[in-house]
This record gives sequence, structure tokens and C-alpha cells, in this order.
Amino acid sequence: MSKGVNLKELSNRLQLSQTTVSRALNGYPEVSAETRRRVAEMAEKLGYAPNSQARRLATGRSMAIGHVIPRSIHEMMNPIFLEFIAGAGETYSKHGYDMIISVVEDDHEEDAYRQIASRKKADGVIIHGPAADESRHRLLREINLPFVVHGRIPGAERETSWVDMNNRRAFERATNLLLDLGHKRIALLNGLEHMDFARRRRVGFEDALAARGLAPDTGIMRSSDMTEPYGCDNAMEMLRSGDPPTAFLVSSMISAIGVARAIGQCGLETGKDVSIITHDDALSFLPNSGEVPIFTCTRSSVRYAGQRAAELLLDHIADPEREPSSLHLDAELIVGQSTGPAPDR
Amino acid sequence: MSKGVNLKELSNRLQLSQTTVSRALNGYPEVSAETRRRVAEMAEKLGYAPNSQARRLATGRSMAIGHVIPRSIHEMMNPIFLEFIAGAGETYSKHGYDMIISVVEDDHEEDAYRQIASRKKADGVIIHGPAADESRHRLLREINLPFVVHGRIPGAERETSWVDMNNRRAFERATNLLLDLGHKRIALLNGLEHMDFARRRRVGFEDALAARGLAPDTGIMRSSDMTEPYGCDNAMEMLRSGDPPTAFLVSSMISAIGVARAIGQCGLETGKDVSIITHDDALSFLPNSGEVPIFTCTRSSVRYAGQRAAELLLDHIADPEREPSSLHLDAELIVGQSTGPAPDR
DNA sequence: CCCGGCATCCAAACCGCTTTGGATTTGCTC
DNA sequence: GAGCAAATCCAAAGCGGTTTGGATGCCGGG
Repeated sequence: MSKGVNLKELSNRLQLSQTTVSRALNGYPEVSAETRRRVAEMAEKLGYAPNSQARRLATGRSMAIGHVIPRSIHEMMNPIFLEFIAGAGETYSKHGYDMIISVVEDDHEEDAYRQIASRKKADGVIIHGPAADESRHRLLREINLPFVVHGRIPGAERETSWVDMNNRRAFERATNLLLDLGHKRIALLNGLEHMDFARRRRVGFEDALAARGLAPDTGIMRSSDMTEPYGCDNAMEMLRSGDPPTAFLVSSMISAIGVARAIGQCGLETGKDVSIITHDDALSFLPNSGEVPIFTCTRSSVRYAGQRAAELLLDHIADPEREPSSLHLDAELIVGQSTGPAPDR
Repeated sequence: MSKGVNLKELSNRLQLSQTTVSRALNGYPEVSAETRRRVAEMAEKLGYAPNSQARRLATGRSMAIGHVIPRSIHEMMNPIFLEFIAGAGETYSKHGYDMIISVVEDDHEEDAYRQIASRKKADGVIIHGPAADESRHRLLREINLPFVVHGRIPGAERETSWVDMNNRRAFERATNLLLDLGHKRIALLNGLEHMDFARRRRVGFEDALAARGLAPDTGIMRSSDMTEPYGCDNAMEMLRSGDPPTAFLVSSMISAIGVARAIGQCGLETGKDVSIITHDDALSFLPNSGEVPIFTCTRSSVRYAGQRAAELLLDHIADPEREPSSLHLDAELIVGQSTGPAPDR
């Protein structure tokens, strides 16, 4: 455990060439078992660890994955992002990769990607929060930087690798559950609809309504950053209107909590007077579990998505010829305490 | 904007030596203005960007800061951590540093630090969530890796650099506010008290009580991971007991939301029947602002703390001889809607 | 006994940049 | 016009690994 031993010194001590020592440590075959043992022993004794910069330079691979996040991300600079990162990070460290995160000014995102590529800072990146009019994938292809999308890029599903949950289907099922419970007037508190995932969720919602011959009422459909007050304020406004909804379909637990607060403040009871279904990203600090979860929800672990997205990316880096491949995660529909039959009018 | 031009090629094209080109680009004085201009122009034209691995190897500085986070962090694997990271990240990119995050198995944390040091992966690290019996600072000192603590290490305040808020004072003031409002029975929902910050908050709470000749009642003091259900369940239990508290002092907005939910479920009104003061880390997705914030709170921006901690660390890396220095942030006490005079009994 | 072949190991080139230690030129002073 | 410092620029030596292209020694086969 001494400090700063490098290859040269280690090989000197062993009376061997750097070549042999390097090979012994990296598991190449042209080294005798006995020599390999000696090398390993001495390396351990001297606390040798290869300098990563030197190795990266020599191999030409940076052994790092980049995540660039704009400074003022809306939806993203939220816990969901961290949870994803945590999942991806597990995969990276398991494979000896580093995770580098660049927080950049909003208008420097493209620059950040270009730098990653030109200065060889990372071997690949992950695209977060694809928008409805996404373009980052073109840039990345142009600069030849491998990537995987968390979410899907509309129109480029075939040609890109991605990991996403089935947003449309999840919200369709959730809506059906509410309809089955007799709810006719269902509010939608969606995320920002310039984001692909929010758009898909909305389609799922509308499809379910349409299947029963119902038309969506834009008067009780909102789209915004999914904060707590967003949920509370909008729910409050709707509940106090002349024709209040009897159920809410919400895109995030955080906002759902706000909705529940509004319901309480109106003297109503969640799950009885008013129902809520929310999407649950299975965030660690916002558990919605227990025998009967607080919220009825569509659930899909973003952390898991992070792990898998990272694996996909590493696969593509290992074999650049590989065809794009994707993972479609299905959200569970879990019945909790926040839903009940529509109240008699 | 072509690809892969390196120094050698660039200097060939310019009919200059690599030395001169390097110097011109890095702003050294021994280059004529005219030459510098030519170099800059050609570099731009060919889209030259120095390979960061090579540069790191040559300079011996990795230009990166490490953050190691255990896989199953409790308190930390929460939005607070991300917000801090975001702040720190801004500072890093402003100074040309990369941020590398290692998510490691809980029992490999020490290993992670040793690797960062021995393989020269980062020039420094930030210690997150110091415990009451912290020891990471010793390890880091031993392996000679510069660091800054987010929080404080009890007993090592002098010898380490840190950025922390005034936890004790904040909770003392909050408690005083409640006492001034006539509350006699105040519950404390604290974070995990093996963490330094939680311990300090508790002391502040107890000090304020003691100053008025009151003894803390451990029957209404809890310490746990600051989740939403934690707040709700514990508040519920206390409110339903024979001698319920009239006010709650809570360590996190997330849990405070849970407390509010419990209050609602008991048919009581927050800010009237029961008061809440929470600490507010100013998380972007949990805004507690507006003319009159929802929660009365002690507020201190962790994002800001992240920025400053990063600056401190970079300063120390730039000048290793520098004495440890620290930043003590003061939390504001902000009155919102969740507090009111103690109800008559 | 010679030779091809395998098992081992090594010297040196290379990755792309920074930096040291001059060499050459230019500009002034006296 | 000599002398000297300042201004410019360059060749080459690292930084610490990986990898190519042999050497060397030892073996059994012919």
C-alpha cells in the first residue's frame, strides 16, 4: 500500500520488462503461470495501480460514459434523473467504467456533446428526456458518438437504441380502470407535453376515452412541470369549478401528493370522493409500497431503466457494428388506496 | 469541424512546432500575436480539440472531481444529493473540470477512494453526509487526496474544509418561533441521528426547549430516513395518542408533506389546529415559495452549497498549501402558512 | 544432430500532449 | 558596429501505460 509505484518501477523490481508485467496483469496468455504469480504478488505488495489517464491514452478508449444535463432542466433536474443515474452508475462501475456528468448552460448542450467527442472524454452518452422534436440523436450520429436514449425519439425508434416504458399503454390501462370504476369525468395532470413521454401518456388517456365513445375535455387537462404545487393548485381549481372531475390521472407522485393535498383542503376524501391514479417511478425516497400502497399507480422503476440503458450502451461500445436494440419496459398497474368507485351524483 | 485532428497534424499544417502551437493555444506569452492568430484560426478551421487523456497524462492533473456514493445511501440517495451535485457541477464546468460519480456497493466505499487516488482518477473529492463517527477524512488524508466536506465532521471542524449550514441555530430558531406561538408540546421528526446534521438539529431543538425550562419528550421525537410515509405514519400515531403534539418540527419537506397528509386525515387543519415547521433545502421540484409559502420553514439552498463547496475544493487543489477553510451558511427562517398560535385547549 | 515450433520474454514504438533547455533573430544601447 | 537582452520558436524528453515485432531457449521429430 505504498504510493505512486508505476509500471516501470514495478518491472524493475521484478527484473522483468514492462511488456511482460503489463501482460501478466492484464491476463494475456504469453506469460508463464509462475511469472504471473510473481507479478501479481509484487504488484499487490507495492500497491501498484495503473494510471488511468495513461491507460486511456494508450488504448484510445476513455472508459467513461457521459451524461450531459442542462443547468435548468425542468422535468429532469428532479429525483427521477438521479434515480436513473444511480441505476446506470451501478452498471458502469460493475464494468469498470466511469460516469461523468456535465452540467451545462442550456444553450451549450450541443457544445458539450461535441467536446465529449472531440476531446475523447467519453466513449458514449445517454440522451435524457427526449423531446417531441428531438434532434440530439442526429448530432451524435454526425460526430459518431455512441448513445442510448432513455425514452424514445418519435420517428427514430428503429434507428436508435433506447430503453423506455410503455407510456401509452400504461395510461390507457389506468384510464380504463377509472372508467371501469364508473368515473366519467377524469382530469389529466400531465408532464410537459413537448416531451415525448408526456405526449404518449396523453395519447393513452385519450385512446381509452375514445374507446368508450368519450371525448377528452381540455378544460380538465393540464401539462406542466411536475411539481407539488402544480398538482395542488390545478386540482384545487378544478375541484372548485362548477363541474369538478371525480378522478385525476397524474404523471408523477410528486404532483399526485399535491392533488391529494388539494382534495383534503376541499374537505373531500381521496379514494372515496375523488380518485387518483399516478405514475410511480419507484423513487427510493417516495415509497408507495406497503400492503396497500397509498396511491393506485402505474409503476416502472427508473433505476432499473438506468441499469439496462447502461448495459445496452456498453454493449454497443463493445461492438459498434451491432444493430440498434431497445428495451420496452411494461409498467405495472397497481391498485392502492387512492381509487374507488365514482361517487353517486 | 472535421474530425480527429491532433496537435502534430495541426502543427504540420502550420509549419510550426508542436511546442509553439501548444503554447499559442494555451495562452503562453512567448508567442507573437500574429502567430497566435494564425494558430487559432487554423485550429478553428480544422476543428482541433486537445485529447483530454493525453493532456491529463502530460500535466499529471486529471481535471476531474470525484463523488462516491454508496449504492444504497439512505438519506442521501435523495433529491438533496442531486441538487447539491447540480450546484457543484456548474462550478466544475465553469472551471473546465469534469465531475465523475461512482456508485459503489456499500462496503466498497473505501476502495473507491483508494482507486481514485492510486489510479489518479480525480484531483479531489467531496465527502457527502458526514456521520457522527465519520472516518473518511482520515483515509483521504492518508492517501493524500484533497477533499471538502458537505456538512461537518464532529471534532475535525478545524482541520478540514467544509461547507455547512447552521443546523443547530436553525432548529433553535424554529423551535423558538413555535414556543413564541404558545406551543408547548412540539414533536421532532428528525433525520437519521447517526448523521451529523441531524444530531445538530436535535441539539438546537433541545437547547431552545431548555432555555425555557422545558424538557424534551422523547415520546414525540423520532429519527429516521426522511421519506413521505415516515412523516405521515409517525404524525398519525402521535396525533391519535392521548396527548398529541400541537406542532411538528420536521427535517425535510418530503416528510413534512407526509405530516400534512396525516393532519388532514385526522380531520385537522395545518397551520390552525396543528403547526408545522420544516427544513427546506430549496429543491427545484418542491418549491415552497409564493407570497406566503405553504410551509413555514428554515431554508438553505443545497444547490448553492454545492457551488461553494466545489469552489472551495478547486481552490485547495490549485494551492495545496492553503489552510483549511470553511463556509457556514445561515438558514433563513421563513414564515408560511403552516404555523399559527397554539390552539386553546 | 539439425530444424521447425512453441513458450516466454523483451526492446522499442506509440498514444497525444506539455514542458525543458536551448537556438536563432531582432532590437537597442553605447 | 559590438554586445546583450528580449522576443520567438524548436527539438526532444517526458507522462505511464499498451502493443508490435522480434529474440531466446527448449522441445520433440526426422
